[in-house]
Amino acid sequence: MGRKPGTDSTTAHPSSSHVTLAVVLQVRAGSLAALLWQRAQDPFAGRWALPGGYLDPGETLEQSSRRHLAVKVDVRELAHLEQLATLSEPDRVPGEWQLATAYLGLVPSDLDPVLPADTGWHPIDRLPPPAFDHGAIVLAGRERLRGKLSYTNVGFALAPEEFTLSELRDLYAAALGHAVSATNLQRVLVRRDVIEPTGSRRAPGPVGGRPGALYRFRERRLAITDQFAVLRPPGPARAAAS
Amino acid sequence: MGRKPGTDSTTAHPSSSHVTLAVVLQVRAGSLAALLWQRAQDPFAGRWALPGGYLDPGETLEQSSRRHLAVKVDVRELAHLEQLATLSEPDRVPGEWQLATAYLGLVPSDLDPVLPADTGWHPIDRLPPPAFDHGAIVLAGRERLRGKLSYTNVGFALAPEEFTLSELRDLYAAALGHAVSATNLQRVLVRRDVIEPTGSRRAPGPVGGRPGALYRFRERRLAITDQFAVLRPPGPARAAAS
DNA sequence: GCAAAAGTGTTGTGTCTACACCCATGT
DNA sequence: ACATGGGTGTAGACACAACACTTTTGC
Repeated sequence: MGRKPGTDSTTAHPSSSHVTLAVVLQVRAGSLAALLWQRAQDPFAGRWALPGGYLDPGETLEQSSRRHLAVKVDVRELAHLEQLATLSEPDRVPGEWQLATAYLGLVPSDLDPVLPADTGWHPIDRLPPPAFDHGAIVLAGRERLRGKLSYTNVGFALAPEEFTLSELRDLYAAALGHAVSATNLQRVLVRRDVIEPTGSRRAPGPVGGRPGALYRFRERRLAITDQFAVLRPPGPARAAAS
Repeated sequence: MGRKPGTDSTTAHPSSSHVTLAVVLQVRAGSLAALLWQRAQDPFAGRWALPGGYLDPGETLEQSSRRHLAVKVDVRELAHLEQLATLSEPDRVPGEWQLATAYLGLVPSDLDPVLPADTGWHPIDRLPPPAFDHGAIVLAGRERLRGKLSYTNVGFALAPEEFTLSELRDLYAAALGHAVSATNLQRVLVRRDVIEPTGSRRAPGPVGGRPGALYRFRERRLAITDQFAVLRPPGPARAAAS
């Protein structure tokens, strides 16, 4: 049967249990970082695991993921949450046949949720030793984010409400893992109507330099912005938004 | 507990059960068609469902999907199978809390597997009344296919080993749902090294016309061919395949 | 005035669509 | 010869990268 919360884990194994796991990503100090907690007990004592836990009867997978996450991160701080995949290899967890549905969650860079002592952010290209197959899941989350940054507006989930273009460039650069030009990023995102200027400017800093104009994302829900590059329908079917 | 094969389905429901479902698509007679079987019993007696069934202990989700599919379609006829999503809404199946992991399977257009009497192909834009939430799952499968046709080589899974360009154009047109130009399709796929000429030509038909050159897909495993359109890394980092 | 950061103008390139034109086959 | 389909050549439209140049701030 599905594992009931509170059941002693030393009982004979049911046919399967099901957990949800979340790859929560945020750009911190110029690097893409993942939220991990350090296991105190075997298996994999001392190694780092994704936040998550058992699925409760009657809840959806997304609710389960949000519920387990609420222990680590205030749920309202998650700007986006989407399902990644469900893993089912019989040996992915020792001693138990455990299905895991992984989610990708994104936290805007201006938030800093309070975390329990055993939990922390880790730059994604210097992960500490992972528990189970969680290392691979984190990488799958990064790939998903990279892809969606290119053809959707997911950027909104990494950015604060308002930002300058250089700040946004740094977020994209950290998430994509390569240099990004603020000049070209602006033109791409404005042409696609993904971002718009707010009209105000950031207060000038102490180091000099022209203060940057502030922008915001037009939509803060996921939308596809590159309606597919290739193999478009024929004809003069290009409608322009006003 | 996970439902064991042969268990009477009238026993009390466990906390959850888990099934796999497959959206199997093939281009038939110029239309994209999905494989469905007609339910004999309630719930949803007479309505059409996706092939699939309960997950057995110790098998992976993909193995489960292939196993259930083997009843309907010879597994070797599936050119591609990938996971779509896992559904968990508590009310998606009446009287039972059932998780379902959906897969997308593709069958090349030159195959015609033998099917059980209750099973058949249905053009995807004129589906018969679906059981459960299977209508939405089929549409999700089509969306996935459309997207991947644009930036991967999935076309191989819809096409026979060898084909002319007009045949391939018809497959793409059926799957994408809009007209496709054979001229441009050829140039896109050849430039990206997705297809190559075999050297031979199709035997001339009875209606006249120049016989078409035969092509094949270079790879018959999924590969990303449009390494992302936008937000590429900077610099002269364009390597060309030989 | 000078350094630093932001923003704009402009040019070049690659990739795709559209369409005209040529080629090969059957009747 | 002519109809029917296959294939190539070429021109135009975008969208993007790169980079020079201008603007606005602090010192």
